[in-house]
Amino acid sequence: MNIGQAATASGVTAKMIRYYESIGLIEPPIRTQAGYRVYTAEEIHELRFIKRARTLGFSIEEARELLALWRDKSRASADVKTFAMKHVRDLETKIDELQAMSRTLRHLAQTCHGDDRPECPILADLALPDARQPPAEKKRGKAKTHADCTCDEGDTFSRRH
Amino acid sequence: MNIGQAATASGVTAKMIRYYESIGLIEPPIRTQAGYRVYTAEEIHELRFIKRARTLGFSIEEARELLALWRDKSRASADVKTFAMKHVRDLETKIDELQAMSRTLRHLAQTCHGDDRPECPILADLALPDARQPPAEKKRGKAKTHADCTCDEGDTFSRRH
DNA sequence: GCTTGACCTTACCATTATGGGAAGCACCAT
DNA sequence: ATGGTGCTTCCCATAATGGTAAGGTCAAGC
Repeated sequence: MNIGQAATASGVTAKMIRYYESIGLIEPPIRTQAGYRVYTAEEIHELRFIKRARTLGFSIEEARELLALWRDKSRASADVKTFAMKHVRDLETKIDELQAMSRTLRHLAQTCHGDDRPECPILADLALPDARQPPAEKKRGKAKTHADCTCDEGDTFSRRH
Repeated sequence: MNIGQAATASGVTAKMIRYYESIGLIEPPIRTQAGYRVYTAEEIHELRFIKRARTLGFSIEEARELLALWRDKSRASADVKTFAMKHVRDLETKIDELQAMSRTLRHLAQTCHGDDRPECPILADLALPDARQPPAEKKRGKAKTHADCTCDEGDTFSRRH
């Protein structure tokens, strides 16, 4: 079983198999005299495990931990479950974020005529002076230190509400 | 308005502002004699536009197109709407993927006792021989070309369904 | 034996968007 | 003059993957 066949058998590309080896996710397999990597059924199984974990959205580092749990025959299933549920929460956080984006855009698009006139609430929203999104507070005093500034600054910046 | 202030005013870090300039997303601002970048209110506005687009999940390249539409006073709102809805579909595709992952993991976790015993359906699933996920078809014949292969290959590979 | 094509090897580069740091100059207040 | 903060550029790193190039290998056909 050399790498190309390991790839089709596991669903992990040859490129990625070598990569996983390079980062120590999998052990270096034995080699033929010519230097070809040779994989055992066991190793293919491991690759498939990794593939499945990736498909479920686990990062490579998370896959590494899952592999460790898998190999540890004395693990407690509670540990696996905790780990999995943590990931579920991560996924759902991400889902919520994406849904918020989608919802906002959908609303905006709904109010957009979508004809050949230029007026567009979508662009209008994007161009809002400040949609009070991020609570990005910085520790800075008056912030008025620039010297030979040539810019025209009206009250533009006090407008950030 | 030099870069630090432009950053706080727009919500885009100074690092990113320079980056956006380097990739031509924004025009290079004028400079003081000393080489300091100086931003106009207009440019801050533009940065805020970009920031908002990014917050809504548009990629930088998409933000570039939105900026172009914004600047083009003769755009048709239909174009903007189409663009936005395309993005909404992208978002929802992503959401669906994440939800599929979440659902699967949740189901698995549900059947996991989560005690101190090692038996765990989550790991068992990950270790499944082949969960017939990807339709990864490759154009290859018998695929049995290796020479001095030392691996034990039972029927392991014919097992992939 | 020699050629050919498919396969393997390593090494390097690119991607996306962002952060971090170093070295050095600029500005401003004391 | 000195110090602190901010600016400059340049380089590196991240996560996971794909691509390419240059070269060795293997099996098969002539």
